[in-house]
Amino acid sequence: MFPKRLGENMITLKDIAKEAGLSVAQVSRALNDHDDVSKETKQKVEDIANSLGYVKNISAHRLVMGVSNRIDFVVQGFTDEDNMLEHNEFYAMINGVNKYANEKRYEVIIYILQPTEKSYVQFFRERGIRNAILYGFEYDDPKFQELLSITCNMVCIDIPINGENKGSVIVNNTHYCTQAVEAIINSGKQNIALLTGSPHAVVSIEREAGYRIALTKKKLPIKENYIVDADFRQSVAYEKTLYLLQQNPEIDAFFCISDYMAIGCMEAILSIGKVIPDDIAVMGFDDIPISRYVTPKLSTVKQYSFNKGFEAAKLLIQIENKEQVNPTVILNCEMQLRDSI
Amino acid sequence: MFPKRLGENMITLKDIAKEAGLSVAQVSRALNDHDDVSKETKQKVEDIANSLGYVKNISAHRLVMGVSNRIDFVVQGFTDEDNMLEHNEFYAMINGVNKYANEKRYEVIIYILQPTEKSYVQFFRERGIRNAILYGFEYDDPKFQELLSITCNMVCIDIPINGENKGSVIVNNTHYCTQAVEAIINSGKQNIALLTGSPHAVVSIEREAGYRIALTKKKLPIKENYIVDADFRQSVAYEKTLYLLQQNPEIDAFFCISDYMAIGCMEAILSIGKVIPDDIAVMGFDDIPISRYVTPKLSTVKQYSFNKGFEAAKLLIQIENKEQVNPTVILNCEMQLRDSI
DNA sequence: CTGAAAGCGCTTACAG
DNA sequence: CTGAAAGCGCTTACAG
Repeated sequence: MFPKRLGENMITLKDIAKEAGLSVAQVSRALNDHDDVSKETKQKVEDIANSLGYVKNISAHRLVMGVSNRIDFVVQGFTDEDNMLEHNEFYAMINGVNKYANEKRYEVIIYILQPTEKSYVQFFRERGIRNAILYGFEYDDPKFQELLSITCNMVCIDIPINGENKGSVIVNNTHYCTQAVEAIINSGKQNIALLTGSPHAVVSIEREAGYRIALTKKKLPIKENYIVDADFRQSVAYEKTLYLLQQNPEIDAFFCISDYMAIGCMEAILSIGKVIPDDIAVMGFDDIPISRYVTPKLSTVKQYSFNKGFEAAKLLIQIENKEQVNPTVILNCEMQLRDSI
Repeated sequence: MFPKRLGENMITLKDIAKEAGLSVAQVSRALNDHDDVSKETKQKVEDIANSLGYVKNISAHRLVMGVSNRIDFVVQGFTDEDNMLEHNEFYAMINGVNKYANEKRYEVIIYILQPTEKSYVQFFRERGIRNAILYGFEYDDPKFQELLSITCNMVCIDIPINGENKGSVIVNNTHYCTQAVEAIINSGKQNIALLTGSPHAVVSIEREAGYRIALTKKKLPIKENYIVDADFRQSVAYEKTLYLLQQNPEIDAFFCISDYMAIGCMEAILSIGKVIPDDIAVMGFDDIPISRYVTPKLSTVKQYSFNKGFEAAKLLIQIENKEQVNPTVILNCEMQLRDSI
């Protein structure tokens, strides 16, 4: 009557019960270490379970317990070989999520969503996703916006979202970029160009705002032609830097909102025989491992990805449990001053 | 009578059935797009499901279908900030696992095991793990050995294992290291030292064997004092390189079985004023992103981590389905000759 | 300390 | 095209 079974010879409580001469109920209680089971029974049941190679059917367990105990970590796929940033962030973040999940006995399911997926909502429905951490999405993607309209518990990393059962873990990008640009100015530079990422990324907007605030605070003019998109890519940053310096030879510093762009920027500067930081200073953002290996060592702003994951998991479970919490967690960064400014 | 429910107001088939004036059975069929349901019914049911925000209870679905459709990706935790190799490998591997899992409609659960975990077997039992991909373990860890004795389907990455329902995805380390060392010899070097990792790692043993084979093939003597452990660490490699060169000033090349050690080795060589590769050549293994950013650019051997993940997932599901397969998948690498030899 | 029973939410063979 | 029924494997309130 029923379809394929879970392997031919999966061991169930029934098998143990038969072997032990007990009821299924008592075996369940023994295995779950209830107080009202005799020591001898517990031992006997455990021995039989081991000898039979029993593994609990987690689906049945969850069905009856009425819990999912799942955190779905949904990543908008980044397949760009060039861009290893997320790869480094990714492990640290997963590690943070797992740390918290493990404490609470949740399990973490990973989904890497292809941008070609027709509907994220349908993706969620089909997979029974009820507790999601979102990472790597573009805030103006209509499919992402549609997703935010469903009632599923969600915590989004790096993008502020709101609504019922929604939360965000973000970094105060604007604040730390203001700090970074002020540090450049304090080092004696006046004509600071900005290499930003893409208008589809919230971080671009926030970090650019920090740049503008710093200049304003320091009473320096904001020149719109100093502000250029480089799509978060090293190669694009290289070209744009060359172009900017050709058009505006007075530029004496670059603030790049990602380290990869900063590295492309540095390569361009060195390629035309200028000295970093004496002629032109460079500052990045992210603190990718490579930034300590380039010459000169790149000054940048470090993010704590492990914490992002950990806090996202914590917030998500709080939301699931209907706890009263601040739905926006803001994490700290730290400036890393090295040799490039 | 029953404990906490899955949220107060989880929508079930029953709710939809009531709203639609249909039986639960028919709603199930409609939602699963069976042939024998009228178009109108399907549409009506789908509309109601959407308006109610229905999400399938995946545990109930799996229980009745008798499937787990889960791949448990179990990583022995690496928390060493210094060692970013695995972090890069990790994302690529997860991506590969997900690619295959997604095609087969499996989901991927991530577990990051702490070495402090008392029993891996118990960890597996408690979580109902039946289909595991193992990564990052040490083959001589007794808890790992114990784990291999249980009947759970397992595929291990980078460590050959065997037994019923077991498989491995490995790289022919010995072969590619032979190639690498031959390339060093062909570049004109004769006194080649080896920086190996740790005797607890299978890759160390395999890669060292490749070194020995290359020397033997080329009729060069094997000097045991040229072979030194550096624990896969950049800083240790730095020290050991200094020591080796002091003891054996005739050394004109280093083969390092990881890029991180190669980078430490290069730093040591440069620190004493020697020129790479003219005075001393260096070759690594892994092709981490940083290897293209150091000066001179590091020659190394590239591994394809995405493929490791993809093949591991494929093999695991084949094993689960009792297909006749070769339990050992051997993947190719590729030599990357750059400027350091 | 233990067993019989009910029920979690879903799917499908069976019988119309 | 549809409904009633059985059953997946587990857990616990209830009644001894």
